[in-house]
Amino acid sequence: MKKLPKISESEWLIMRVLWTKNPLAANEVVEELDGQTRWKPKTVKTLIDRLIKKGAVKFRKDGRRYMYYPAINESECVATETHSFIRRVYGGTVKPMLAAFIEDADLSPKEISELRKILEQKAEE
Amino acid sequence: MKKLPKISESEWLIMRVLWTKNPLAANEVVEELDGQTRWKPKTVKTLIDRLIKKGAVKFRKDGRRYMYYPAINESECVATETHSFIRRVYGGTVKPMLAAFIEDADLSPKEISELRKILEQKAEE
DNA sequence: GACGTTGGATTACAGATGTAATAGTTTAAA
DNA sequence: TTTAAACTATTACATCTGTAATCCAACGTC
Repeated sequence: MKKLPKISESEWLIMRVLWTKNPLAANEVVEELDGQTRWKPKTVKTLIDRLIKKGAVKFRKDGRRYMYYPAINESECVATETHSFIRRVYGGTVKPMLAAFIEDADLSPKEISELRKILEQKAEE
Repeated sequence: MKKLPKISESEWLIMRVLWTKNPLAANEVVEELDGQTRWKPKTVKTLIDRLIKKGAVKFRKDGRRYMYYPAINESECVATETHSFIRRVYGGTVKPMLAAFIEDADLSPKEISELRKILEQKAEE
């Protein structure tokens, strides 16, 4: 399993766009972000460039423009980030946090039963 | 409700020490961190100083040395950081997040059954 | 009283981040 | 064909972060 680059807060927005839909040209990424941020197109381009340098995004040419797509796996990134977050903020003691979230989150019945299934699975291990 | 300063990854370690036990002298913070990091005492001091500048930590004099203690509330910080994390990494969709947390957390059988109970409760509402 | 020790204050310094602007190059339009 | 539009490449620049080191003053020690 290869090492994942560290994605900054702003860069996460770009990655989530590209994970959802790709490949995209730079200006399409800008459009997808419309409403979410007030970044100028140049800012978005800078962020994409940095992600390329980090190896998180790749591109191929389509005529005069570049089409960008993710080079790293979403679930792996999410898992890594989640792990680091838990350690940092909760110091590893997760249960009280989970309890609070379950209480707090606005879960649909379907989601609840899915989560129960996950816990049952865990219980059997 | 006042605005919380942004706490960096390294600074979180300091805050968690001070939330657990305070007030502490700088060298006591260093001792508490023993094993968790390989920071030199000067590094710890720098981090404490920055937290003071950010308004996250205060101190009072005790003879020649300073005793440090948190100036911001732990639960508020944790809640803020958690929300920002969820937005950033999961884009606000809570269920996959909870699933990942459950996967990631090293839950004891007892904790698992407690969480299941909470979910059952939820399911009945 | 000189001297090392302990603790705070100041300074260091490179790399990451947020947030672009400017310069240069194709391309499409007039 | 000159020109404007659309892209990419390069450069900017203040902060924040990680990780300390050096300088200075008070204290306790010989």
